[in-house]
Amino acid sequence: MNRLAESRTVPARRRMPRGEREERMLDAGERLFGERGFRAASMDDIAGASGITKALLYQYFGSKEGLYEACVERARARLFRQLETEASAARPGRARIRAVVTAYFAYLDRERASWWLLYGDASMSAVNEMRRQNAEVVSRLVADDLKTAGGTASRDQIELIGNLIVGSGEQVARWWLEHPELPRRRAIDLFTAATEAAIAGVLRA
Amino acid sequence: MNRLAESRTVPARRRMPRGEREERMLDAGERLFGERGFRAASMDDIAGASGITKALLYQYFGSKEGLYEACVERARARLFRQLETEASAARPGRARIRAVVTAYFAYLDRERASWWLLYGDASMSAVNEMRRQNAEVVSRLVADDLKTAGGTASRDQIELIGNLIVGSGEQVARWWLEHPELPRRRAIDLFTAATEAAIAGVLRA
Amino acid sequence: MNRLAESRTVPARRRMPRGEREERMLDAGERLFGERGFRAASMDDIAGASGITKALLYQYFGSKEGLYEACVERARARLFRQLETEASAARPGRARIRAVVTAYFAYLDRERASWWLLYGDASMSAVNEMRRQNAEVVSRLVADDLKTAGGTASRDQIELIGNLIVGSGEQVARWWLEHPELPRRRAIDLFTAATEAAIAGVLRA
Amino acid sequence: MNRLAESRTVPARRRMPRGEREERMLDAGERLFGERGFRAASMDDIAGASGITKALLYQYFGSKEGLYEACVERARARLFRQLETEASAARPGRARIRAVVTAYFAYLDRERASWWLLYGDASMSAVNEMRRQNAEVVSRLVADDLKTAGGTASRDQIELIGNLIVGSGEQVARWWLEHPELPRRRAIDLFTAATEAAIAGVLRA
DNA sequence: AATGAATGAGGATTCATTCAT
DNA sequence: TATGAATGAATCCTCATTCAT
Repeated sequence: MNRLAESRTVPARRRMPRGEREERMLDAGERLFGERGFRAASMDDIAGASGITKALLYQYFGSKEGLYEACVERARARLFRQLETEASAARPGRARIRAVVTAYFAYLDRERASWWLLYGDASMSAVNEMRRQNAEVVSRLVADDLKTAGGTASRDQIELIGNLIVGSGEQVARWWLEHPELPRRRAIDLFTAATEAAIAGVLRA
Repeated sequence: MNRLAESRTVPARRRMPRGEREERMLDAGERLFGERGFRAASMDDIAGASGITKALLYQYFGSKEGLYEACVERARARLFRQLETEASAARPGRARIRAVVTAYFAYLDRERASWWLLYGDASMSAVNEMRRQNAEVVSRLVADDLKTAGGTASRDQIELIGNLIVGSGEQVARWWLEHPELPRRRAIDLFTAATEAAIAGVLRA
Repeated sequence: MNRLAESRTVPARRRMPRGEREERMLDAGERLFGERGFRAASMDDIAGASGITKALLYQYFGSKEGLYEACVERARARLFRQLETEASAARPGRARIRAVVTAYFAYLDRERASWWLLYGDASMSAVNEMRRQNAEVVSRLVADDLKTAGGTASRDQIELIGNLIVGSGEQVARWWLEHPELPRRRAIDLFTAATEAAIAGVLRA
Repeated sequence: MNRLAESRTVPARRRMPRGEREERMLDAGERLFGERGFRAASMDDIAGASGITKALLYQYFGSKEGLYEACVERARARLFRQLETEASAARPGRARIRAVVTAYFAYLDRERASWWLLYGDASMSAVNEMRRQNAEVVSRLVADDLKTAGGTASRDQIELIGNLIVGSGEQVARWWLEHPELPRRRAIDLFTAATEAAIAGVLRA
């Protein structure tokens, strides 16, 4: 209604192609959910911020949770698209790990808000679901790499590695985002070393 | 609607030593927060479940968040008391890591509900605060161990290790709790190997 | 959520003679209003079920109430057309009463849904209006019959009889529809006897 | 008798014995539901009219429907208490029928608003439920009377009579309330005659 | 210390209805 | 004529929190 007239970039009334409107709503959702968390961000605010009415938000996303999930999914996809691009561009093994880690930290630096959207509200089942998906993607990357290198591993080993990397990445990110004094370069080096070693350690076990 | 649903362990009215009352409230809080998450558990429900009135809940804990934090803190302390006991009983190095990991998985097995309390509602700052504390404790353990072994490491290395272990432990727990087919023994072996290797990897970097 | 749930009898797009379109809308309205009642049936649902757009519904009927009234009127006319046909085919007096009652119960049996449409939402003024109309029609029938028989009666007597029959018919229908174990034949006998006696009773008073 | 907004007899804040508060809420509910119907009367309005907050309304009655049902039930009980009092005071047979009918019309005259509450919103299942209850009560009265007189009747006959009387009473009331020119006395005579005859008619069938 | 009555504020969701095309 | 995007305005309900007793 009132608070945070905010960006509302354009009066933008009436007739906007569906796709574009949707992007606007997701932008607003991502911003507000990221800034305030799920429960503190009201549909009213999000509607206001995207310059439309609440009713339209419901017409598009069905419910607050629906909108939240759509926001999370879009942000997650954005991140992983980048990670996978880097992964496939790099040579297997150490170089690839480093490339992915580098891309991850770059993302953290660039899109703090989105990252908080992703990991801010763990109470939402959407977030745990996302963690699982992320772990799967990472597991697949690791498995591919291993295959290329001619090695083998059990399903358990691969899955544990995927989850381990996702979990450590989450918490290390949380820590690093609050310790900007540590140069990104150094953080990448350390995390890469840890990840590489952990993978090797698990494969040996 | 929910008029005193729940189990209300005991009729329990009037004149109960302060400590015991408090425990009751925390028990109920831990159970309901763990089962439903912060926002879905209402003070009404918790009051009902502990057999006392809401007003008293407020007298003891000041606010819903206060109660939540007290619940988290008690559960966290319980976990870390165990971890530290195991840590100090074991010999430094590999054996100690294994001992702590073992204790952690035992806790997971034993107190699933409490674990969800701890990690269910990441939106609460209390949870991130707890993650930080956990990382500190783990960092300290690692540092002690390193000192005993005569090694050295930068503050960054140590802190990153702490956070990495805490984060991977969280997500691996999430994964393992949903894959009961993996024997605990095996999970411990893998996670220990990963942790040990990761530490070594970081220290080399 | 409910994206065009319902059966949507036909895809039916564009260019359909006005009359037919209108029938479709009324069919959908009658079904949904009958099933869910006025307030629970949304224009969205009705539009979806008739395979056309809400906007068109408004173009034809002006408002939700307008649509509702049109539905009620069509169903009411259908019922009374039948009753009047039977009435005029039968000989005056007892035989005619029996004929009308028989037709009424047959209708109940055949079109339960429509009956609920008619009497489901008494809060709508349309329903009370319909009750009044029905009472008038019945009063007229009674008056005609009386004239044929050479009797006389005051306006009050006639009107009271009309309303009495309509009211008892409504509630007896409600009761009978939930007691299918009572043979229709028997219900007709009893209701005919009651009606006949009541008329006579009033005329004597 | 009642209307003219805001009786709100007392600012009445804080601490009122439960029973009394409840009566006030029911008074307001009865008035507003009666005047505007179920859907048009908002909980906000009812709360305002009874000088309390919506939340308290919910604490007492659980939902809008809950409140409505409580209102209907109280009004219904009031009416039938009177009818039964009259019934048991009168001698069986014709005199008793007349006594009950007289009491009914007196009630109509006295409490128009309540009567509309009772029969205004037939879409509410509470109203059909009430109709059924009323029919049961009337059936019982008729059965008692018959027993006293030494007669017999089938269950179907008795139930049909009960429903018939209730239904005709409802619609005749609707009609009479809009035709104040008909003296109550005369209305009572006619309706009594009709009822008496209808009962006899059914019993003969 | 303990209670139960009472509140204020806000939030999600739904709907009838209307334009721009 | 027919559509689908868009709206504004209610409405129900929940909840944390506080007083009077």
